[in-house]
Amino acid sequence: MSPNNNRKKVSHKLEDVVWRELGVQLNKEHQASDWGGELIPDMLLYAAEDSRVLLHLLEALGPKIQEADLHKVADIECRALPAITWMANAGVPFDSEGWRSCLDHKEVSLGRLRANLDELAPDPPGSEGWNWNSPKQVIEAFSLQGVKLSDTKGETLSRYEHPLAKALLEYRKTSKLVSTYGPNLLKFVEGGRIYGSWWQNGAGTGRMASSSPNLQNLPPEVRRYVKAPTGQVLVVADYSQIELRIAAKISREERMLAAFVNDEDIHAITARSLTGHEEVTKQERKLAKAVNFGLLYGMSPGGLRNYARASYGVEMTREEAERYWQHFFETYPGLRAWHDREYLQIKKHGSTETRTLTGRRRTGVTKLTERLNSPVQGTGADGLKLALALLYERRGECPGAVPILAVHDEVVVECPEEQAEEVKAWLVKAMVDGMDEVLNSGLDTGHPERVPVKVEVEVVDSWGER
DNA sequence: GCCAAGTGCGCC
DNA sequence: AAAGGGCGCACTTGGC
Repeated sequence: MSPNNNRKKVSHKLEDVVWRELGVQLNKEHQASDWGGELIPDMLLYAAEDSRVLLHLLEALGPKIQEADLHKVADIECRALPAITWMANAGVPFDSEGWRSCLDHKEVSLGRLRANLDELAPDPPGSEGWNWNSPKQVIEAFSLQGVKLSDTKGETLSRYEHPLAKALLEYRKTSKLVSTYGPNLLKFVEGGRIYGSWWQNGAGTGRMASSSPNLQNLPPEVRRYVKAPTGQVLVVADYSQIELRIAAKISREERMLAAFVNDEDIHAITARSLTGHEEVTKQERKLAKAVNFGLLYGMSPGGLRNYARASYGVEMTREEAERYWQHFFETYPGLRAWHDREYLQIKKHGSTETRTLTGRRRTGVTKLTERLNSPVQGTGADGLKLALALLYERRGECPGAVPILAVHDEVVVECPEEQAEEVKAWLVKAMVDGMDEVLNSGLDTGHPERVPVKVEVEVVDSWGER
């Protein structure tokens, strides 16, 4: 189970909830039994009791859900459950042979990369050779080459021109692919498909999580081998800049809202605002994108400076970083006011609770940065889950189509080739409807500004195609 | 041999 | 006033 500060305090295991709410001790005798074989009467009784108790739980929890104003999110979760089960049971089509043969090359090259490292940093006398996976030994090896490292993170190493630093970065890249996505991933393939575990409430914010294997963090090189079988295609759809849209909505930032209403490129706007240039380069836009996300969630001028250097090789002085920071919040004064309001909620009112637009609650939030992020990330999860629910509820419109992946702002559906066009429309509509309901259904209440939802979609044979 | 913490890195 | 957030996995280290 993943660390998660909502789950740490209160157990959500069925028997614990039943004990807490109903004071009844569930029989756990057959929990570890073999449910794949013959079911003896005692096991059937056990299963029946597990189901029967749910009705009593509903009676106990229903009023509490209403009282805590959690009925909207409870409804979304209940509707999303069959959709997520549907997705989990479908599995992900995977070309093991293709990836296996690519992996063979990676493994050979990994050996060369390791040998190269050993050559660049000869062993100290009496040593058995460096373990390049050990940060401690890496620091020592660099030290012998006259380079003093504070840590061995990629962003630190990338600042050095030293050949050893470059060699280690290359080694790391291949090593990560082989160790995390190599044989360890292939273990999960059954009959040409990968079946992972999906955790409907895997994150404290309300996002889902995925494990064994984690299907939400496959790199592009592996996604290439997520391939539709012959006669099938993948319909891939993602929300465009969804977190920024949600933040604009929650903060009521007028300039940002207007930009979305006019379908402008928000990152280019920030880039122009930061640089003062009318024409911005690709690199400037990329930096602006990072600035948007960083500053949105409370990054400091110092943090901005470090980030720009580490991730984009952009150098700025403390003063320049401070000016960028100031300029950003002058450009988006609504964001500054939002940050100030949330800061006051913590300091003046001692609030440690956040809510998404549907009322999803997170407790135990003490840091400002978490307080800013949780409602935004969580609202995105609300909308995506409602979209998944709609797919399930409207499955009759597109028989043969099934969602196979959901990655925070993206949904992948597998379907017969000849249905691709209908499925595209069906998927986009569910995603827009779901998110729009979350963002724009309460226009007459606290959030009068409508923010458009944009979904981009394409039909591909392989997930990795771009 | 197991376990927890720390480090690093893949994705959004 | 001081400041990005959310995950899961592999591997090392240090203690038992």
